[in-house]
Amino acid sequence: MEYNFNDIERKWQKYWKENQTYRTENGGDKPKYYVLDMFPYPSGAGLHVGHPLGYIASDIVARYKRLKGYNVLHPMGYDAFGLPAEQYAIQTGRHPADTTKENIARYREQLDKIGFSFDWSREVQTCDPKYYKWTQWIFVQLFKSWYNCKTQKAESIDTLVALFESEGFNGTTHRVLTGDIEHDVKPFTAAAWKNFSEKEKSDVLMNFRLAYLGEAWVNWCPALGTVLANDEVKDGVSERGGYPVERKRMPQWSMRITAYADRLLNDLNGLDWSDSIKEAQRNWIGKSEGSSIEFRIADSELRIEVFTTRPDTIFGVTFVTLAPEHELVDKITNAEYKEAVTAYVNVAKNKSERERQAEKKVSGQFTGAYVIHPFTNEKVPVYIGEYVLAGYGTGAVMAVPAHDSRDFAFAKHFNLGIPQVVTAPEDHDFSKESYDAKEGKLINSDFLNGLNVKDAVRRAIDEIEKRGIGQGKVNFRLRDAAFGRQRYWGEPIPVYYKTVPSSTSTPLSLTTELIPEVMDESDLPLILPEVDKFLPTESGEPPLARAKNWTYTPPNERTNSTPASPQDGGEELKRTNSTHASPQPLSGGEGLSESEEDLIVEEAARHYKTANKDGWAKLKNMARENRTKLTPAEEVLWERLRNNKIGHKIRRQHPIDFFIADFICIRARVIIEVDGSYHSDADQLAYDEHRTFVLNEMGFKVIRFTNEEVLKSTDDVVSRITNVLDSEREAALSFGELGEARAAGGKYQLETTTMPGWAGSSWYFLRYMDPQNDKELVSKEVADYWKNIDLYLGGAEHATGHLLYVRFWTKFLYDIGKISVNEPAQKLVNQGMIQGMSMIARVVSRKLPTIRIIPGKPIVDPVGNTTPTSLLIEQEDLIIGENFRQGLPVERPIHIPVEFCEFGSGSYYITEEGLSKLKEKYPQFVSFRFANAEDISNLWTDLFKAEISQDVLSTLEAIDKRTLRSEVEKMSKRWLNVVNPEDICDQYGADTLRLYEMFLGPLEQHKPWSTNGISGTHNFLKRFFRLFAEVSNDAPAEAELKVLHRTLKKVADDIERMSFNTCVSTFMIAVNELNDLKCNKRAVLEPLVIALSPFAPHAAEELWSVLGNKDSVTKAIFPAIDEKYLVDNTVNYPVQFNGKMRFTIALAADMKPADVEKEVLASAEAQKYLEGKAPKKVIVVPKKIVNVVM
RNA sequence: GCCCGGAUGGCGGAAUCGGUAGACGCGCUGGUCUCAAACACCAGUGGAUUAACCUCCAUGCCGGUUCGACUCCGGCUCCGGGUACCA
Repeated sequence: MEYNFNDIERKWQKYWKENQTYRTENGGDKPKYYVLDMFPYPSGAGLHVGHPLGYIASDIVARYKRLKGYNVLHPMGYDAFGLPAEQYAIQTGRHPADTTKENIARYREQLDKIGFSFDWSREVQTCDPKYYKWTQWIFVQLFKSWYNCKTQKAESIDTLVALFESEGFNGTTHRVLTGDIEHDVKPFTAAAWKNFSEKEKSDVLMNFRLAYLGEAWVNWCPALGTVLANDEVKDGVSERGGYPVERKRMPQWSMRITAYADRLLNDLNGLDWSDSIKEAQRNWIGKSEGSSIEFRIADSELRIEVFTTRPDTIFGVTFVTLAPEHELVDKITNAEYKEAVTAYVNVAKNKSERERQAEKKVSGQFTGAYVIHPFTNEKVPVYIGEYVLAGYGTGAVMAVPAHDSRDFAFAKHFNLGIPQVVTAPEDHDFSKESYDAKEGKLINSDFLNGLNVKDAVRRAIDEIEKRGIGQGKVNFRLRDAAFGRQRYWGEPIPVYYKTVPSSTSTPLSLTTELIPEVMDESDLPLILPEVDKFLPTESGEPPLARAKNWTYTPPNERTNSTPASPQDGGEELKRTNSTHASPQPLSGGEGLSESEEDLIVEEAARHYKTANKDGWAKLKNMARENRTKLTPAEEVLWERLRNNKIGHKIRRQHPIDFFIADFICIRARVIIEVDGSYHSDADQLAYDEHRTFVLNEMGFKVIRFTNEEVLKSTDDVVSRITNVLDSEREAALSFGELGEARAAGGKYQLETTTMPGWAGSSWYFLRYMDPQNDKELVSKEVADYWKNIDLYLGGAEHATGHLLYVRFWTKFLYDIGKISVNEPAQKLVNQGMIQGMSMIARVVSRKLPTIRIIPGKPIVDPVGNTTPTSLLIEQEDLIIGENFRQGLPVERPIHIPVEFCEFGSGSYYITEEGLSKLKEKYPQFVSFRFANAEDISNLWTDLFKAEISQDVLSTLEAIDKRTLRSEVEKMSKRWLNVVNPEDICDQYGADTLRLYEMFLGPLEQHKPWSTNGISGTHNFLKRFFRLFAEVSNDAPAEAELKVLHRTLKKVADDIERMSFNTCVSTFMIAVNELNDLKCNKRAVLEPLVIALSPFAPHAAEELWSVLGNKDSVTKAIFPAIDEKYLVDNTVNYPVQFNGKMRFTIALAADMKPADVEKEVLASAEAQKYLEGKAPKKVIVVPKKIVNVVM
């Protein structure tokens, strides 16, 4: 049998789609199994070969579990908000909604080609208002909640208010968690609380809310008017544009994840996650117990509070170091040091946190100030140093150089004392390094002398508390999560700022004060507004500040004349000539209006030139004629659907684009086709497929029934149609309609920052359970059925980000009773990253004497100014080749897109032709060319200030300029090293891709992508098909059954332990062996097809039907394994002498160890190695090995 | 810097609990088929030594535990990921 993968794959993908093979119901008798892939972000680069690795693995598990009788939930969707789309929007002016929609369509197309068993009816997109309504809803709940440390759970803020009203707040009974730099809320009485102004109450409660407006350190770039990620800062300037960046404290919406620190830490123990991930989370949470200690500043009332995990070493303190941003720096610095301190602060301020931590060079600056040691009363100098981070602990450390390596380096550098206070091993040299271990006895430490470290810590805290200079404290490295972004493309934060008359008149707010409030739940979602540019405003406010009428009136303050919504009224910005995330609904009236017709024609014309006004008129006439001659089936159906009988307006024989739909509900955008028998014809099938594709593109859903179905089970057909229409009615709501549905607008300013990328992905696993629910984020009943994820698959790069946030939100939703699980995923597996091979050219840039203008695409600078149609080239970039080893001036490595590079005779290179193609696609490379003799001679002259000799020149010229260096890196658009899986599908088929990606190696391991060896998996499929040439119904031989059952056993075991590469090997071995046995028995092949179906579903479906099965192989049952074929009655014992394998000997499996020893020693082979001597000892491990010790 | 991983033939990898290191696939070599090529099929393939058998060496490096170590322990080297606003 020949293996025509193209035909087979197309055929079965279509079959699955039409039969909704992978649709999953909530509930039923089967046990549930929820297998989820981490949310993909639909990047513009499309899916690369790394993405499917995890999806294939999870798909195999999903399919396998189905065969094992589980009800499997295996959904997919998109984490669609994010920076890249916004960046692209800034550069091109295209709306992120449009590009995101395109990217999603592209992803879907790519995903469909690989044959995944996702239930697409459950797809979610985080940028869809119907989805982010609930993200915002969760935010509102977080805002309205506080964390009660006594009950260890989130409670309504009302219970806290009640507490304040009855007993006030004494400052210590509740641990106040503020995150970032901790500060305490001052105690107040119940009476005082009642007298607080509204603003004061709001401020106090802000210290307790789980979503709160606080302050946080950020990388602020004034020129770009935005906050940058550490990633986007290089050497103190923005990566994009090279503008200065500084650390700045800014008001920020934050999430009090620190409240959950203990639970996030403790609950890790019950999870079936890899130890490394759990360890990473533990380290990230970074719970450390220690003490706060106050140091009084000499000749001042000011105090520095430090946090230390080693209060026992207090007598070893020789200096105190503050973070350069510390608020006291200005106040305590002596006039003498002002200049130096300011200079140092400015340098440190311009570095990102990561750069500062990675800095190996010790740096710091004395402030001229001293603190008084609380126990010895000695003066201790105060320094600032960039190794102290403002965001951790209190932003100040007491330095004990003898027992902390960073303090030690600092003390060495500044020549400060290093007194030892803990005993160390004798050979420890305190002039070379500190002794950091928490072992030893305290010395030189007054009342702590003689105690071991552990006891000394306790004793020191006691003493510190007794003297009132500090207290025992638990510190977490975990910081509260910044939740506001100065960006456009994210969920709007549903907060408005209520204005109230000022209670105290301060110079800044003379008449009014702002109180942040959350919107009423009934007004959600707050739709992302249209803006004219996706950039900050001129005054540096986030992009949403550009939205017209970005205001809100809460329900209780509304009057009838209040405008309905921010998107309402004459000021509304309407997006034209672009497609919305959800399609615009057409009006439901009889016949189409002129403008609706225009819309359809216009939409169709974008795809197909055949659609025009004339064609439309003809089509309408044809359709009208058709209505008079309906087929019997159509007639029957029409009687059931007409006149709004099923609650939806249906038309029959209605023209859409250049097709005529049998039945259509325009409002829900659903087309119902009733197919005659000729629809099984191949040409007709192809036409139908094309037609469905076009209609899908236009936003219509197409459902099909055969004449037979309609006539025989009309009730069933009608109810299926009704179901589809009911669910699509919701989906057809557009941006605008949702905006109207929410009565709002007017009185108060809305928040202008948006939520971060992780917001939508922190709860999506719940939405998949109940994706259409418009009453709540998930119904309790459904959530209780699916509980949590049984297998969660994703990259290890999410170890501390996403996985902590999703655990946090899950715990919160559990606390407020929305769900009954405490953790999102019971089992987690991290797939390794498929890395890309980056191509790097060595380039020397030279300024051109005159500016060259090259026609090309417009360029946009980082602040959004466009230079139209041409590129101004001020410099030339000469590619000098990897082998040109002379150090050259201003040489830099440049990434070249991998698709233009070639491999040959041991190295990667780019040809002239490749380079010119590259320039066409990527205008940033227009200034690149290969260096020639003249260039080399010029470079030489520049570098050595001497003429190049003819000999050297010809040597250098002979070197291949085209050679590139390769480097293994994360596959990413940024490194231009992305490989597309579709190319593989076209060449070898999806099943080969699936097998190959699994065959590459263990799932968890990182590996660079290479197609070497893909032919092996492809050949395997071909060989497998060949076994089915003539299938016989004869009873199989024992040997054949042995092959079968061993294969089944190994494959089942290996799937369970997620070892898919060995599964593929096992199948290969099976095929090789069956080939040798010339086996063509159905009884062997049929079970094998089932076992292979999770891996190569298209091929398996095809062979399954070839074997005469009518239903899909996905409905089969995984074959039972017969143990009797797994046992061997002889064992081939390897015999070792002194641990070295010498020979093997075949013995009965049930032979006793003593007999095995006897047999082995008696063997002729053994005599040779024994050389007549008696062995010292013989170790026999039954059924494993024999080791003779001489 | 800190945290988490990884390293086995020419290449991807196997060895699941400390028990025959190199399964399976690629590549390469030789052969069969063919006018020839492709496909397919058969055989070989870690290194050194050897005519062959034998023997020795080999799982990044150094050391340890053990009858026996790719696997466990201690110390390094190099590579990858994360490092809080990339997702």
